[in-house]
Amino acid sequence: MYIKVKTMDGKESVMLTVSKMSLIEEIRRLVKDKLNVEPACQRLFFRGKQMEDGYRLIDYGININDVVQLMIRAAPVPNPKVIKEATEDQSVTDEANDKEKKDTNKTGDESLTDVVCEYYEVQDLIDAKDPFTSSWVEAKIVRITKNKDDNQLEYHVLFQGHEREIPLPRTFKQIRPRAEELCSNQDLKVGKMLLVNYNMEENKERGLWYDGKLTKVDLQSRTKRKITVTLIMGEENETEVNDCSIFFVKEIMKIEEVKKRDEQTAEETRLLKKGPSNKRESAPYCHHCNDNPRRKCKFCGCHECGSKENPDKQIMCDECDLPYHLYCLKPPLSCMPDESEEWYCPKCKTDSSQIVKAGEKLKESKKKAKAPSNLNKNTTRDWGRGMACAGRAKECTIVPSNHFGPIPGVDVGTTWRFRFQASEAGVHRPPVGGIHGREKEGAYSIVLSGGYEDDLDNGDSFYYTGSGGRDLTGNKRTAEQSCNQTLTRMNLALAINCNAEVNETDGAEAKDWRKGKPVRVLRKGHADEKSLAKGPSKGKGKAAKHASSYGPEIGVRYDGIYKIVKYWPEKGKSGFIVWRYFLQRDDSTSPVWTEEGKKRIQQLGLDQVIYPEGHLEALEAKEQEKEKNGGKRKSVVELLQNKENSTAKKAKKSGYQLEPEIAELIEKDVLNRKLWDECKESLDDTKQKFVSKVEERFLCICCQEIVFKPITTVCTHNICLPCLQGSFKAKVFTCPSCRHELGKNMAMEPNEDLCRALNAIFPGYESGR
DNA sequence: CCATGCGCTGAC
DNA sequence: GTCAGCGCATGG
Repeated sequence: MYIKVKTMDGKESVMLTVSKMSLIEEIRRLVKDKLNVEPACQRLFFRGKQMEDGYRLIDYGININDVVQLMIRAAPVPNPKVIKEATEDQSVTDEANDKEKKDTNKTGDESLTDVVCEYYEVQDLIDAKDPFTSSWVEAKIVRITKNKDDNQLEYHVLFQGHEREIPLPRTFKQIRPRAEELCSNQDLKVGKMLLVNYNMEENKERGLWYDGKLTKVDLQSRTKRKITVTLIMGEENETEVNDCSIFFVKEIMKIEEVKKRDEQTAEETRLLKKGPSNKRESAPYCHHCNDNPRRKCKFCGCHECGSKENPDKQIMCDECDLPYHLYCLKPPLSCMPDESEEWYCPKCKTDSSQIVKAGEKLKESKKKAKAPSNLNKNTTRDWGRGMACAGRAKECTIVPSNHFGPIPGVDVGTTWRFRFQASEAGVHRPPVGGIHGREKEGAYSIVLSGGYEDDLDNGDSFYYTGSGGRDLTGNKRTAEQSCNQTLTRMNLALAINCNAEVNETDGAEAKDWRKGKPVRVLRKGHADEKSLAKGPSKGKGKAAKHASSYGPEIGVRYDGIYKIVKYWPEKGKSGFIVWRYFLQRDDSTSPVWTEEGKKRIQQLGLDQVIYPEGHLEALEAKEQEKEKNGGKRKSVVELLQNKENSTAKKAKKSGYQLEPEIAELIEKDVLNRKLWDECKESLDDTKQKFVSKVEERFLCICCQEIVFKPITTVCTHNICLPCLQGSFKAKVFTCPSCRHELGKNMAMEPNEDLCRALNAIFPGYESGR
C-alpha cells in the first residue's frame, strides 16, 4: 500500500510504498531517501499523534492514501539542562536562574511553595506558549511556584478564552509580556524576530500567533508588503519551518522585551496589568461555530445535544477530544470518572486501544494480540502491503446500511477497481462476502464473481448460489463445498426478498416477482492490470473459472436492481445441498451490455474504472522502481493508458456532461449559481467526480451531510432548515458559516430549486432523513 | 463478544 | 499457474 508524507508548509509531498506493518524507523529511512531529511530531524504526525520509533503504522491506524505530516526540526533536541548552559542570548534567563538559586537557599526543601519573581507578578497579563499548538496565546498568571526537581520557576497560567481549562505550568522562556505594538516598515528588517499570524494548513486564512524570523521583506508596493519568515515552533523553540509567507502583513507585531519589575517603564507595567489596548485576532478555536458562545455546536459543545451549557458536566473523550454532557450519554454517567481513568466516547470506544498520544506508550490492543499474524510467528509474509487487507477510508452515510434499492448518486454501470470501493460507496458493504443482508429483513445487495460452479448468467437474469457449506478453518475466506448449506443467515435474507412465504424445506416461487424486495446486483471482472495491459486476451482466458461474460473485464460494476423469482435447495456439482436463487432484472436503466446502455455509460463517463485515490500513481512509482533495478519494460500503467487511448479513439470518448434535465434544474437555482459553477468545473470527467463535488459543496456546516430542506442565506451558504432552527436562541439569526447577520425575522423557506436539483442528482436522498 | 465471508497478493 | 492465508466489515 502507499501513504503520503507532506511537509508542514504543504510544499513538498512524497508517495511512499509501505506496509501497515512498517516500523516508524523504516518510514524515516524512506523520508530520508526521498526528501533528504535526517531521521533525527523528522517529527512525524498522524491525526495529531506524534509517531514514535518502535511502533508500526498499523498501531496508529493508518490506511491507504493517508497523509502523514512531516515537521522538520533544526537539530535533534539536546538535553534541556545543556540548553540552559549553552544559551548565550538569554542572559535574563540566567539571571532568573541565579535568583532561583538564592531562593532555594532560603526556602530549603519545601517543594511547591509560592515564590516571588523579579519579573512577573500573579495576575499579570502575559503571552504564553500553548503546548498543544506551540503558538503564543494571551494568558494570565495565576500562581508562581518553584519546581522541586530543577529549581526552575514555574508560572501557572490560564489561557484566555478557555475557561474550562486548569492552569498550566510554563517556564520563564515560555511566557513574556503581551505584544502590543504593530510593526512599521522600519521595523521590518531581515533577521528580525517578530510575532506573526500564520495558518499551517491554509496560509491565506487566519491562524495562530508564532514567532517568525524575517527572511524576505518586500516593501515595494505601498499597500501590500510581502513578508516571508522562518517560523520558530515547539516548546523549546527547537523546530523551524522555513519559507512561510505571511498573509496578515498589517498585523505583524513587535515582541516585547522582558524586564525586571523595577526596571520597567510605567507603560510597560501598565501593559502587564491591563493588557494591550487592542486584542489580536486568532483563528477561531472552533471552525464550526466560530466560537459563538450562544450557538449550539456539536464540536465545541456537547457532541450529543450541541449545547455549551454546564461545562463542568461535560466530559472529553480521550481519543477524539469531543465533549459530552454526562447526562446526554446513553446510558448517562452519574459522575465524572476519576482523572487517572481514561474515558472514550461511544464512537471511539471500540478502537481506542490502538491509538496513542504523542510520546505515550502504546497499549497492546486485544484485537491485535489475538490477530492470526500475531500468533503465527513462523510466517514471514508481510500482509500489510496490498489491497487484499485494505480497509475502507470512507463510509457511505447518505443512506443507512440496511437500505433497499439504489444508492442515491450511484449510477448503473459505475465500475470500481476493488471491492472495498464499492463498500465505500454503500453499494455493497461487506469487504468479502457475496451477499449483504439481514436474516429478518432481507438482502440488500449481492456480487456475482464466478466463484460458484453452478451459477449461470444470462445478463437480464441469472442463477445464484447461497453461502455456507464450506469449511473455513485455517482463517480462510472461501473453500470447497464440504457440507450442506442451510436456509439461514444470508441465504435466509435472500429468501425473504422473494415475494412468497418463506419455505425452509422446498423453497418458493414469487407470486408476483416484481413485488419482491429489490437487490442491488454487482458483477465482478476477472482480469487485473497486467493481463489487461497485455492486450486482447478475449474474455476470460485463464482467469476465474466460472466468470460471466456479462461481467466487466476488470473491477466490480453496479448493474442495477434485480428481484428474486424463485429459490430452492438442490444437490450441487459438489454433491452437497446448496440453495439456489433465480433473479430477474427489474430496472428502468438499460444494462451496460446493450447498445443503449453502452451509449449511456459513455455519456456519463462511467466507462472508466474508478481507482482508489493515488493508486495509479503508486503503481507507476513501483514500476519505475523496478525499471531502475531491472531491465527496461513498459510500465503497466503506460500500457493501460495506451489501451485506454486506443479504445478512446475508437469510441471517441467524451467525459461526463450534465443530463439536460439536471442542467435545467441547476440553471433554475440562481441563488447558488456560484456554487454550481464550481461544481461544473468537475465536468468532462467521470460523473462520480462531479457528484462528489456536489456532495462537498452542498454539505451542511452543522450536520456535515448533504443539505436537507436547505435554507440558502443571502451570504450564499446552505444550511438544513432543522439545523438552522436548532442552532439559535438568540434574537438575531446569523449564518453558521460566516456569522453574517440574517435579520430578526428570517423567512424559513427552503430553497425549492436547490431541493429539486439535489434530488435529481441524489434521487431519494431525503428519504433517509 | 463471536462467526462468517464470491478479495487479494506474494510466494512457490 | 496455483494457493495459503491475512484484515476488515458485518450480522447475530
